Amino acid sequence: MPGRDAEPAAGTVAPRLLAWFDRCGRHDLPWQRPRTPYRVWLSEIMLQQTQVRVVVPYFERFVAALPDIAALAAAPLDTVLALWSGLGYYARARNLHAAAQRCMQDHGGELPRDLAALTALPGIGRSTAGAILAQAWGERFPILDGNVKRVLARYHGIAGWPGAPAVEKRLWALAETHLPAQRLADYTQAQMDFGATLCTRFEPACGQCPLRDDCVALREGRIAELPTPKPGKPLPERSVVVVLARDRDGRVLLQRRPPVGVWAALWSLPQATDHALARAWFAAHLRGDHEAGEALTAIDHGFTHYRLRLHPLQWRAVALRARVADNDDLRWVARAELATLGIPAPIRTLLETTFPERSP
DNA sequence: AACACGTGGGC
DNA sequence: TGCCCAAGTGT
Repeated sequence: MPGRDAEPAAGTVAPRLLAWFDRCGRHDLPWQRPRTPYRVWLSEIMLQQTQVRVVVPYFERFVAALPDIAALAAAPLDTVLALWSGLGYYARARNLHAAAQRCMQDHGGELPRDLAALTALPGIGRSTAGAILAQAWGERFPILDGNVKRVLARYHGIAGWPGAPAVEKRLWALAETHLPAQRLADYTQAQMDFGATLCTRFEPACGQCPLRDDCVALREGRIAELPTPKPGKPLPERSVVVVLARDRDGRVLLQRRPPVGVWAALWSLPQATDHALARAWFAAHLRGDHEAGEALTAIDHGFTHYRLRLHPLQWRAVALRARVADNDDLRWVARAELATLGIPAPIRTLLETTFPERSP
């Protein structure tokens, strides 16, 4: 087994990462000043499957609007979704909101300082719980995010996609092994900074790496191959027609999405599977010439698991039929209101680029 | 175990 | 362009 006999004493990794962190780590991220449990929690949820650069403005806006657990728990879900709008994976926002309410109810308005209680909250898994315990309270728990997986896969020369359960189990064990006795908050941040800025996916800075002397991947020339990529699969393609209806004031008609599935509970355009059904929907809900819909340029949007082509069909100066006017899932929205709603990113882009100039 | 769940960026 | 993936979790 290559590299096995060359594996270093586990205890030397953390001191090297901490020394590197003191010199080169990030010490002024918004959730580090002040580093409260709530801010650590919020940042960890926002950072799931995304990057610091993207999250920072969302984080600032979110904590300004909802500065603590009580405020989050008391806020309407729509407010939370609006603050999350554009970040993606909206279940995170819904789970965050539900978890805050659970904290108010079951944990005296605080985040529980306990692994089992934390992972019992919606949206908090093992890695996020570890990150919260370590960063908020200095407790000795490992994390295993994409950064740590990449670093460990390279350092120990571990092949196999890190998302595979068997590989992941081994990586968790190694993450445990490297845990220092002190400075857990810094160590946790150090691992993430190290992976995000030095041991990067492309062109890692091995020349400046504190682990280069005993990195298996570097020694064996496998840096570019590790970690092993996820086995690829062809993505299905879907296509929908979206109804872009304006009233006489230039407001647009939005519809709330169902509570499950993609873009759950967000405000989007009414949609149909083809033009004929879109016109039929129009005829059933709106007054106006349903044949007059104007097809706009299609929009391609990629998800992790499928590709979506949106075909906007636009009408102007139409009105709702009386019997659907009170439908809670349907509302006219002026341009100025868009910022207050949770709206899928490609829909928001479409609305912002097609909204009439004269609209307030 | 495998899949659902967003979005923007890098190559 | 198309594909991979970045501070994962829930089902």
